[in-house]
Amino acid sequence: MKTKTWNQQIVKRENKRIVLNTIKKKSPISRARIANMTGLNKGTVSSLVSELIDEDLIYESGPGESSGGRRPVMLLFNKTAGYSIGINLDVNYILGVLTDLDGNVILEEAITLNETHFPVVKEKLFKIIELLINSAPQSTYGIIGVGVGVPGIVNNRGMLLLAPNLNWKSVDLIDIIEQKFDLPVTIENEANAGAFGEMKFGLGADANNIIYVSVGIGIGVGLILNGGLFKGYNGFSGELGHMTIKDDGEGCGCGNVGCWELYASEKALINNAKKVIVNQENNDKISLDDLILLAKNENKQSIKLFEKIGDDLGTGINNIINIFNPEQIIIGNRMVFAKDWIVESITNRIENERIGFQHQNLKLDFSELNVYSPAIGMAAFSIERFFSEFQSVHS
Amino acid sequence: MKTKTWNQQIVKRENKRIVLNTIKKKSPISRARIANMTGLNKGTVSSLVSELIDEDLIYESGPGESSGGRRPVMLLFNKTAGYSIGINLDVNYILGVLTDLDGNVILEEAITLNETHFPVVKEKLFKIIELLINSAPQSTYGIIGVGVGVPGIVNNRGMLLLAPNLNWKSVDLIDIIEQKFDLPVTIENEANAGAFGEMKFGLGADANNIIYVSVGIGIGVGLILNGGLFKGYNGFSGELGHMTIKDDGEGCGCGNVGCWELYASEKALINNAKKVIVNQENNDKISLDDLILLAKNENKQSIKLFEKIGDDLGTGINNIINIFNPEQIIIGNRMVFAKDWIVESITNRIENERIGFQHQNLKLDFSELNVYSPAIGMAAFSIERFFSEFQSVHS
DNA sequence: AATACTTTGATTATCGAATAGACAAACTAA
DNA sequence: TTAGTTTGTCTATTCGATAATCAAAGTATT
Repeated sequence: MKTKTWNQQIVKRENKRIVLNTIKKKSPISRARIANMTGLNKGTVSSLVSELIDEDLIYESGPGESSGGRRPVMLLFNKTAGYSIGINLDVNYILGVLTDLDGNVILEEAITLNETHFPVVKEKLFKIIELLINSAPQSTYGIIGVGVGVPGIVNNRGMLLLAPNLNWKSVDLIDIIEQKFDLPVTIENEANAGAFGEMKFGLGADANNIIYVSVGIGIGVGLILNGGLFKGYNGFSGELGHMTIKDDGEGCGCGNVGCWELYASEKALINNAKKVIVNQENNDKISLDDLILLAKNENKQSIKLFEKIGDDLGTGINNIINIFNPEQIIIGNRMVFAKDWIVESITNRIENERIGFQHQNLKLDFSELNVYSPAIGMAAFSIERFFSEFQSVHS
Repeated sequence: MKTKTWNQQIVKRENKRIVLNTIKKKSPISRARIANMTGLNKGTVSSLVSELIDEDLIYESGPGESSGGRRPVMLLFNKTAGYSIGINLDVNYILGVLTDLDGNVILEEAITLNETHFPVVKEKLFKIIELLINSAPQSTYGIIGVGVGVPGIVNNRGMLLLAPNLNWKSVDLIDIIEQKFDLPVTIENEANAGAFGEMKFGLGADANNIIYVSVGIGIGVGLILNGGLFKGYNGFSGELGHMTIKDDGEGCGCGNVGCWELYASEKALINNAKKVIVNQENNDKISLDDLILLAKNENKQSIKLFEKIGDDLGTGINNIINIFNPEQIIIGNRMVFAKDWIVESITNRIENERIGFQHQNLKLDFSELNVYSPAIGMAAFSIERFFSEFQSVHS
């Protein structure tokens, strides 16, 4: 049992968080306005603000416009009080970003991967982290954490259990990175990272129920439910790529049949393409980029291939709508580049569905953070942790 | 914005809730033990307990066993301080229960429905509610609320938007019942009600992530995520009956194709049966009960029909596992009666799936509350509301 | 320029709730 | 008998939010 009990310290911590969040969102803002918006007493706000200033998390920026009385002192969030490192470890490349506490990318570094052998990848990963650490500006709190998004199954304790496309199994990345750099480390599934990134610093900023669909080689899904990442009992939720949508379909490596990602992923697109397109020089080296180039030149075959993918994506998205009744669906990862040729067949498929009044206010978007969303999301996890642990420490 | 701020009253209210819940779960229990278990100060517990006694929510039951010192005064939850009414309004019948504050069924009433014309059903519903109200024992707080579970789509504000099998549309049941009885009314989808009932007073008592699959004429699903009912943006979540599992399958009334409930519901079973079983007198009046009777007599055809349903149920359950990574899946509603003939084909289908380490600790259960789970769940909603609103009122 | 009114932010007195610790009552064990 | 333990109440203290007051710094009106 041992339920968390409540006391005045918690009240203070939570009110302080409210004040800080208000400043983050509505900056620049005065003490008086914070009191008005939150309902907190002016005195309470004053005292909490003065603590936040002492902690260097906010600062006064000088007087603002008067609204018929004494001019207010405007407060700003000090987004450079620390920096966060977020990394997207993908199959073909590693992308690392350094962000401020507001999720702005200060610096980015990328390395391509030619092989996925663990020791090799590890060295490249270390190199990127080191580079980012060394390039970070001086700040009060320094590097507050490192987050790495991985294309695989991660359990609740951050252990990477299986990454089929990297050919890795049971890797304790947290321990390995913490040993080397002595910083708080977060490991998450790439789709969860993307979802979190979109919620915190992307298109999902004002929605509470967001389904982020990462369409790359495979399909992974990150679930933001009631304003938080939903990870399931062991951390394995969101494997919608292995949702059966064709129960008499072909077998999948996962043991199921007719999995969604067999029909609607980048891999599916390329497989389809190989069967159809013959007037290509290296038929077996055809890529998503090639097909996009063809589509841009109005190649009918290519456009048709994309429309088929869009249609199959629509089938799964329909399921998502019926399952979650989300406020927003965000499609991310590399398939976003093909938006122009898939968006119509997706919406056509969705509009067939009549059960719900859902569509009246469903937002369907394509990621704008783009391939950055997982890296930014991983940086966001550390930022989140920094602020929630911070409050507990500073009395 | 207007975030809820924190203050001492909230601290007290929450600590009081902790004390009450501890007594509910661990009763009989002494003040000292509550302080030990929760971490609250002895004095705090004493004062909160004395308020709870004044409010008649708990009572002292006399001295308990000494453990080497002064004998403790044991405290008990006063489950008869009020009563709750929960009703399952189904297509063929209405089932109403009267429960105490601990979810125990004190009384039940059922009426069969021959037609679903709204005025007729309304009168029968009123009659059941009236009967239950009048039969309730005298108590401090009386009837604390009425909840009605309905086979249809209910929005966030409790409006029944669509009930295809009743042929109803846009019915404001809350208003209608509140007008008549002047009691707090809750309306919920039947699957959500069942899920809630199982969590509060059924098999799901100690799990936090439960997927309740109601297999009746159609299939509805109630989602308990992170310890609470997940309803989606508008309240329409859990329509997994209309999840496509066969994208080249037949059309469904919902506008989609190949919906799960076309293959794995009671309706599907009966449709299949009609095609196969011919040595029956009234072939077009065959029912689930008939088929169960046949299966009990080891009728091969019937058993095979159930195994097929189990297999198709397994396909959808596999999807559920991949989507949610739940701690527990509970199958409810009438198909539970066929457990013996479907359980094996379900588990066979599930075990094919190898992606997850999920199954290591997934509990797959058949409801024991049975057809009572939605009614009990509806009663549970009122109980929940009673306790959370109560605290705010009593200073 | 003088006056009245407003807005801002700090300060002070008060209140409410949790906590630590003291205490008496009621028990067990030796 | 005596010593130690457990229980539950009571008191003094602490902490944080609030209401109310106030001075400073502005605007609007005449």
